[in-house]
Amino acid sequence: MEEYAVIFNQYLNHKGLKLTKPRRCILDTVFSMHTHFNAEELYDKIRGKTSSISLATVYRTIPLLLDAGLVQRALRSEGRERYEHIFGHPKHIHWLCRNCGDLMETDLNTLYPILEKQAQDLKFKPESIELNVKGLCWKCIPIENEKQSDEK
Amino acid sequence: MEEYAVIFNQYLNHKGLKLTKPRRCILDTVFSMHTHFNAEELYDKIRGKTSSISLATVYRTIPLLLDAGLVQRALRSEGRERYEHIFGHPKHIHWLCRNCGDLMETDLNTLYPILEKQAQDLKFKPESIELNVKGLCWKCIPIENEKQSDEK
DNA sequence: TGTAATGTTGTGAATGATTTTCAATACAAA
DNA sequence: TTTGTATTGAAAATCATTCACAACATTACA
Ligand SMILES: [Mn+2]
Ligand SMILES: [Mn+2]
Ligand SMILES: [Zn+2]
Ligand SMILES: [Zn+2]
Repeated sequence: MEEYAVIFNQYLNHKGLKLTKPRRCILDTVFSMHTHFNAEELYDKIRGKTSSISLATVYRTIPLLLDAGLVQRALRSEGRERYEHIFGHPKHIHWLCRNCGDLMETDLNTLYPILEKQAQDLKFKPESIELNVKGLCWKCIPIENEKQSDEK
Repeated sequence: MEEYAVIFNQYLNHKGLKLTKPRRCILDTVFSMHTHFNAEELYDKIRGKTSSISLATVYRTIPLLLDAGLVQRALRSEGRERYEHIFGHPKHIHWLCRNCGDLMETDLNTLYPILEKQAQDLKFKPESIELNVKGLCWKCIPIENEKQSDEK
């Protein structure tokens, strides 16, 4: 069994729940995708497989995956929650271009010491961190500049 | 005219729009509130005043305030977007307790040098930053510990 | 072995925040 | 005044997410 499945199984047992076939299928699909996804995209991906699972079950399973620490919320977009699996992934910063929608990621580790210091001062026990920067990517900066000079 | 109103007015002119009475009222209400708010809370606050404004107009005005740089999205909660005015406010980190819902804020300035370095490397032009930490506040850490020992 | 208890699922309906539609208004320029 | 454009409130529509519920599956245990 894959390590993520072991973790999910342990989590479920701990909660008195079981790693059923639908849950297993959703779990595997989540770890087969290496991009951010929303509930519907996850559902669509599963539909292609032999076993078909209802959208409601997908929605029901996501909170379990979050709670188990295997998945985290990513940048919400177009009115939908987006997620990404995080097992084995280093935490990262999201850089979203407001013009073309491109998403870049960079390391968050360098910020840890400062954040931990602040957490200590607050006596806060962090469990998840979300750092999103919105702006313009290198491709869109010149485009925006043109617009501005047009307006003049 | 208050400085925030000057800024909003300039922004609207730039877009070929006008600072109407409803917009002015919404703007003032936003700057009279010093907590995070959602669309409905803002609407409720306005209802108390002499001039009554429709919820649709509130929803229509919020994106303008965001775009003008006077308001930013804060931590989304309970399925609703939350906002806060930012004119004259230093950017800050949000620390949300997943148990009691308490929200704390700390300074973001100390993280700037590192973020700017990364932005340079990406050739990214940041326009807004959102840093949210979820976990347990000092009041709830002991409560959570009790739960865990109960379970054993 | 049968049966109760409990958790799980798919289906379809409900919920509710946000957006859209549309007819009426405001207001400024011609 | 006439005309054009932006703005508004009210009501309806949208649509992601949750809920209700009946049918199943699996285990506990008499
Ligand atoms: Mn990511
Ligand atoms: Mn804040
Ligand atoms: Zn871009
Ligand atoms: Zn707390």
